[in-house]
Amino acid sequence: MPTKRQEQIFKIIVENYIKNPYPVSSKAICDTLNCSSATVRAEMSELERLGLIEKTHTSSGRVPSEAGYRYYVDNIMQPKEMTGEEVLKLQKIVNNKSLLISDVIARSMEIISELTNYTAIVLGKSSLTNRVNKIEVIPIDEQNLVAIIVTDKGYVEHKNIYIDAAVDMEEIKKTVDIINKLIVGTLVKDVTNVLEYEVKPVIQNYITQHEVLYNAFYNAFNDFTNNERVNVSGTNNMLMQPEFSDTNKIRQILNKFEDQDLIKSIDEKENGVNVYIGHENNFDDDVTVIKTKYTINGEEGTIALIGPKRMEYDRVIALLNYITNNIEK
Amino acid sequence: MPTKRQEQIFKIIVENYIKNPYPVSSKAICDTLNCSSATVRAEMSELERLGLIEKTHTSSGRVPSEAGYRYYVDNIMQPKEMTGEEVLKLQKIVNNKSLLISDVIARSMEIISELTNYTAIVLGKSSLTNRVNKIEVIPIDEQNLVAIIVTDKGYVEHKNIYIDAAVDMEEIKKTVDIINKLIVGTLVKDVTNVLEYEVKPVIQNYITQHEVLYNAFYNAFNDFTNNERVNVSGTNNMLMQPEFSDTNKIRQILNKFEDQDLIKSIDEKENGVNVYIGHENNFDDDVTVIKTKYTINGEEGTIALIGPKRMEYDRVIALLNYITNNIEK
DNA sequence: ACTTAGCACACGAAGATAAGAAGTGCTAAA
DNA sequence: TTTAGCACTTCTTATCTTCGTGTGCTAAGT
Repeated sequence: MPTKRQEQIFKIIVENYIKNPYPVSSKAICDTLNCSSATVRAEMSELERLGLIEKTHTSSGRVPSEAGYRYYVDNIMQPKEMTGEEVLKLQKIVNNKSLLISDVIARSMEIISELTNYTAIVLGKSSLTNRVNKIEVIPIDEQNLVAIIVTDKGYVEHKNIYIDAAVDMEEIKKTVDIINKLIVGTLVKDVTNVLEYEVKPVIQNYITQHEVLYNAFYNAFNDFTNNERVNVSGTNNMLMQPEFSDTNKIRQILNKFEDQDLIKSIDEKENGVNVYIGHENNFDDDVTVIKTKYTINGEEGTIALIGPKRMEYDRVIALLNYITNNIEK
Repeated sequence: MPTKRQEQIFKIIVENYIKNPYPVSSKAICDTLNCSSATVRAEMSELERLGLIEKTHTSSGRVPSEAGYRYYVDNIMQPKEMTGEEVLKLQKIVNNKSLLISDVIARSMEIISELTNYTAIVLGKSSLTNRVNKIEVIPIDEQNLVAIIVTDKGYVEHKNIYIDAAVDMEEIKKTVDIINKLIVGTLVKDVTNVLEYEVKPVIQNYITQHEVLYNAFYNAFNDFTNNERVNVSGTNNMLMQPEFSDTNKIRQILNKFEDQDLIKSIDEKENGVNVYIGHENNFDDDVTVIKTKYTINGEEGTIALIGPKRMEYDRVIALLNYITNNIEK
C-alpha cells in the first residue's frame, strides 16, 4: 500500500511519462512537489519495491511498470472531460440520421482513432439479432443472378449466384417468392435452417429444377449468415508512437492487424470499458487494448482501441464511454 | 549506345542488384563473365558515363541509376515465364464463375501482391459503362428506407435514406415505380440527369410530397454515380523491402497509401503495361509504379503494382499481362 | 524521525580514433 | 585490348573518451 505522498509521486511519474516517453527523474518531480530530490528518491525506492515503477538501467529515472499502469488505471486515473472539439466532431456523426447504428459506431471510432492517434477496431455481429426483411433476386443474364438480403435494421448484403444449368426464369421467380414467404421475419442466423427444413420440402413439390436452385441459394445465404463485420482504422497511427519506431516492431504489430482471426479474438464479453495492459491482452505484450461491448437497440458488438501501454487512459476511456452512452439516443 | 558486352555487364548488375540490394562489384561480375575485374571496371566506367549505373560512394560497387532501370525495362528485360504455382493460384480465381469481373480482378491482384510482396492497387469506374438494371426501395421504418441499385453487370450498391417528414408509403411506392420506368437502361453516370430532367417533372404531377422524396432520392443516387471502386492490398509488403527499412520512409510511404486522392491519381490512360520509375511517377520518387488499363467486357479500370525501384520487372510485367489477357475469357 | 545536501558511482549518448575490408581508378606491362 | 598491381577512398565496426543525467548512500540539519 503506497502512502498518500507516494501515490502523488507515482501519479506524476505516470502522467509525465504518458506525455513524453522519457524516464522521469526525481528532480523533475521535486519541481512540482515542494521537497528535495533526495526525499523523492527515497519514496521512489519504495514505489519500486512495491513494483509500481521500474528503472531502464541502474541510474536512470523511473518509468511505470505494467503493474504500475494497472494500479494507475484501477486506483488513480479519472476519466478526463472531453474537449469541445472532440464532442463536436463526434456529435456530427452521432446525429446523422441517415446512418445505420453500425455505421455510426464505425465512423465514430474512425474519428476517435484520429483524435487519439491510436488504432480503432469495431467488431459487429448483426446476424444474431437482425431479422430478414426482404429477399430480392435480380437476373443479370441466363446464368447469373444477384441475391440481395435486407434486414429489419436496414443492413444490406448481396451476393452473385452462378447457376450452371439453364433454369427457367419463372422457376427462379417462384422459388424466390416461396423463400420470401417462409423466410421474412426469421433471424439471419436461422436462415439456413429455415431453408433446409421449410423451404426445401416445399420447392421439391413446385419447382422442377429445385435441386440446382436450392443449392445455389443455400450457398449464397450461408455466406450471409457467417458474415461478421470487422473494421480496423488508423493502423498507421502505430507508426507515430515512439515506442514502435523500431522497424521490426512495426512489422510485427502491423502484421497482427492483418490477422483477421487475431482481430476477431479482440471481441469483448465483459460489461463496461475494460483495459488490458501488456501481457493481459492476447494481441501484443507491448500494447494496451481498451475495449467495451455494446448492445444498442438489438445491435451487438465490440469496440476497441489499441495503443502503446503508455496510453492516455483518461482520455480514451472518456471517449469510449461517450460513444456507448450517446449512441442509444 | 552501350556495346554488346557493356550491355551484358549492365544486365548482370541490374539483375544482381534486384536480387539483393547491395552494390555490385567488378569482381562479382568477372566471376560470371570470363575476364578480369579490371576489364569489367573499364566497362563499368563507360556505363557510368552513359548514366546507366551509379556509385553510392567513391569506391563502392555500382547500382543501376533511374535511367538505368528505364534502359533495362525498355531494351533488355524480357517478361519472365510464370511458375506453375503462380498460374495455378491465379486460375483458381479467374475460373470462379460466381465472381464479378471486378471482383476477379481485385482478388487476382491480392494474389499477385502476395506472390510478389509489392503493393497492389485496383481502380474501377463501373459508372461509365454500367446501365441501371433495377432500382429497389425497401422501407425499414416510418422514416428510413434502403435504396438499392443493381446494374446490368451485376453491381449492387445501396444507401440508407432518411426522410424527415412523414411520407405515405403509397407515395414512395409510386415514386419508385416511376423512377424504375424512366431510369432502367440508362448509364449510371447519367442517372442524376434523368432524375432531374425526366423524373422530376413527372412526379410533380402525381406525387403530393414530391419535393421531399425527390431530394432524398436525388442525394442517394448522386452518391452512387460518384462511387469509384478503390482497392489497395498488401501495403504491409512495403515493410518487407529493405530500401524502406527506415522508419520515416515507411511512415511517408504508408501514409501515401491512405491518401485517396493520390491513389486515384494512379489511374492509367495509356494502353499496355507501363512502367513509371522513380520521378516518372507522381506517387513517390523512391518507388516504381507499374500499371495497366483494362477494358474488359465494358468494364474499365486500372491495376497497378507499387514496389521499390529495384523491382522484379520481368516477373511483375508477366503477371500483369496474364491478368489482362486471361480475364476476358 | 524526517528531510536534505553532498558525493561517489553507473550508465547512455555522442564524438573521436583506429583497424580492417571492399572496391575503385590508374598505370604499365603483356 | 586485356590484365596485374598498387595507391587511394570510403564504409564498417569496435574501442575509447568525454559529458551529462540521475541514482544511492551517508552524514548532517531540522
